[in-house]
Amino acid sequence: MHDSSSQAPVVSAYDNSTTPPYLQGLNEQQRDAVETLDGAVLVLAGAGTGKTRVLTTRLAHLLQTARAYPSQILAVTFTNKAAQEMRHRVSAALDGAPVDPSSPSQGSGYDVTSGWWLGTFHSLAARMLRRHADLVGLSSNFSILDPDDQVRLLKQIMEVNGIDVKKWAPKAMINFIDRWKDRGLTPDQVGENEAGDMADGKLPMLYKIYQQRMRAINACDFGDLLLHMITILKDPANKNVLEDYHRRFRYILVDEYQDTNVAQYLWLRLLAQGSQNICCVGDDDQSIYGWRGAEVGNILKFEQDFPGAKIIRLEQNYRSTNNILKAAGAIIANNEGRLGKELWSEAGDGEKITVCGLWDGGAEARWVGEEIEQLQHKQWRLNDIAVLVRTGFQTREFEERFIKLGLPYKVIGGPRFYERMEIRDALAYFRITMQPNDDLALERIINTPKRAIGPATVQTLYAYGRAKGISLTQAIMDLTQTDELRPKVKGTLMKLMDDMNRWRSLVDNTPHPELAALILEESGYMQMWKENKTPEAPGRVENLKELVSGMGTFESMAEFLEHIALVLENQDTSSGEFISIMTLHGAKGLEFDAVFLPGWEEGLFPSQRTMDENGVKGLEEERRLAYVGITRAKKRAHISYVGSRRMYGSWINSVPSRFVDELPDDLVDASADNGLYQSGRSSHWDSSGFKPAPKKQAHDRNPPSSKGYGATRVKSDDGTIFARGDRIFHDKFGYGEIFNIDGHKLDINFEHGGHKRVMDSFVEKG
DNA sequence: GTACTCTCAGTTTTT
DNA sequence: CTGAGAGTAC
Repeated sequence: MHDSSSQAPVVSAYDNSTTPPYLQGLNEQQRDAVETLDGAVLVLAGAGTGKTRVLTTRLAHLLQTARAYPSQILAVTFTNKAAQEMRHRVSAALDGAPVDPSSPSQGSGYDVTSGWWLGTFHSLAARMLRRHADLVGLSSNFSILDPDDQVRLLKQIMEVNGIDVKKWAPKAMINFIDRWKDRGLTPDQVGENEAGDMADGKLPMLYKIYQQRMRAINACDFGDLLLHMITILKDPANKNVLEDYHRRFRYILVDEYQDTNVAQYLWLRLLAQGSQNICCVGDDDQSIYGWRGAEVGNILKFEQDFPGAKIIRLEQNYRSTNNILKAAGAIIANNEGRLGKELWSEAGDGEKITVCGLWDGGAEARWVGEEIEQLQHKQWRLNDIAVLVRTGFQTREFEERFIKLGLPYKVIGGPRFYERMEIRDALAYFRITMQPNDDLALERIINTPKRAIGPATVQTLYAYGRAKGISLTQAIMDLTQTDELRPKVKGTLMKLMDDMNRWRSLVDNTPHPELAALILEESGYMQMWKENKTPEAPGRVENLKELVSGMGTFESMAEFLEHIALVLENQDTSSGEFISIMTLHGAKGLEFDAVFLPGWEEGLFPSQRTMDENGVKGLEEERRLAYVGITRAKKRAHISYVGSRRMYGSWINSVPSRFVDELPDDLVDASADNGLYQSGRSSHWDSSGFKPAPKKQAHDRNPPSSKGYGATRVKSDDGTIFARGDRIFHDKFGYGEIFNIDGHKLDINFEHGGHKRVMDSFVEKG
């Protein structure tokens, strides 16, 4: 970790008489933000005001004026995509060439590869942690657990500690632990009663055990990458480490500052204490990751943390027409406690926002499809069109419709390549090869392909390992020396261990793609899929081959695994023209000529769950999400909602989102609305007599099944018979109507407050 | 230990 | 409606 940082480059005189090409075309505020190099700078920038440009130009400027070497600048983004775009833009700026993010490698003379501390919070923290892993009891080749591993590990721990995993879903529990990590809290900083009765009040204890176990298997989860680094940098015993980074990083740049959580904030603050040269760019109105621990407060505290900080506002929008900006502004104006910005544009008024109410999800997809076909006739490009949904499941109806119409589309941010079963299995083989203590990897593949090692054997091994505080691999090594295991099992395990040791011995002197292929062959894993007769098997074999061949672009197996865990995005193989379908969260930072915003219904958007769990705060975050959605549009925004939507296989009636109400009338074109918009606004809804999805339809599409699922009636324990359509009374939610029955669970439409699923024992006929 | 059947809970949003 | 997990039968 010693580089030339102590011999910093001499600051060269910057000639003000000629403006270098990369600074041309910036407005006054942008230029101020780029050229204020020393001290703390907070750039409050609304949507479409060119904040990424500011950040990258600033980076280029630092290099051009020889203030710092690339290795002396810490540039942090939230997504790999943003990091990559920043790389491209910096090299383009340095060339003085026009910035074209769509062409991946501008012939730049600048080597934009390693040596740069430019990346996501996680990848940068991981890179740091590898150098100091020993300070938190890990070795530098630690594995990075994916969310699925996390859950499996915690579940094991819960079961051992006698906690009912049915009552307390491990997934929800790990979520809680993640939030602690987001707040920078290690187990000893979490109070005994911090989580209420979660996991029978034992969640803090489980957190402690979870962390111990991770150390035993030499692994980290995502949250640990930052948490461990904070622990290290905060510890006075490691003063030299912190000082080294202070010397190293002369300038710190942070994108999307409004989305930093406490851990990220603490990490940044520790590092920035050195030079105090930190520039953060953010928009409080676009803070949409509160559920992931993001604290808008970080942006508000900036001036306190860095006294004398300069605040620069960017309000000129270069993306959208004024109608779009006004509509977004009208919605966001309903939030309290904003820093306050008013966006304006020179792009003229443009078209109005269209609002359209439709019968059900299918009709909505049909409508969007037709609109897109019309745009196509007007020579719009599909690449300039996006459908932005609130939740993942909404994508399906659009996919089906677009397939039918033959419209090319792509779901951005859907299931990732490396989340597929065969890829995860293969990675588990690689992981266990590189890191023998990676229990979760070993557990995943110990009986895949089938080796007659069942859960019973694995339990025995785990029990032994836990008792001794050692990993599975070590437990197997121990137990195969004794007679505790049945001879057949023992033999199998010894063979497996031998294989793995042989693979490990090859790591250093075999090209890693070759080694990977060898592991997949010798383990029998590849064979397993080749012999498999199911229709998806050939695809899986293909994926595995692709995985192996794709490894060549990485320097080593270790580097490959790191990228898989932290960097690799869905493979962007498809090119050409396509419509983008994605969630609103996934759309942040992007822009499209035309944006479709379906599903603006109470309960779905704003999400009922967010409102239940976080009240007004949650609602305001949803509203910011609406703001993000609308401001993605350059020319056209199409909002739609439906009267009836299918969820969990049954029909849910809905009313238009309150956000529809918040749109000013004069900005809205409701002519495509089929008359529903006027009657559809929620203030008119109840009296309008609009009846979404007749019950008959719900029955027809959901025929009673002989298995009792989706039945039309059920006999409750006290003898009451409930049937579909019955009016019921619930102590808490009041009166409602049964629209579906699933065993003893009733799906109810309540007169006040949407739909809920309740047990029949909690309601009475009314 | 495996293959089949049945029950049940779940859909936010992601590095 | 789906997918995971438990339970049952071999």
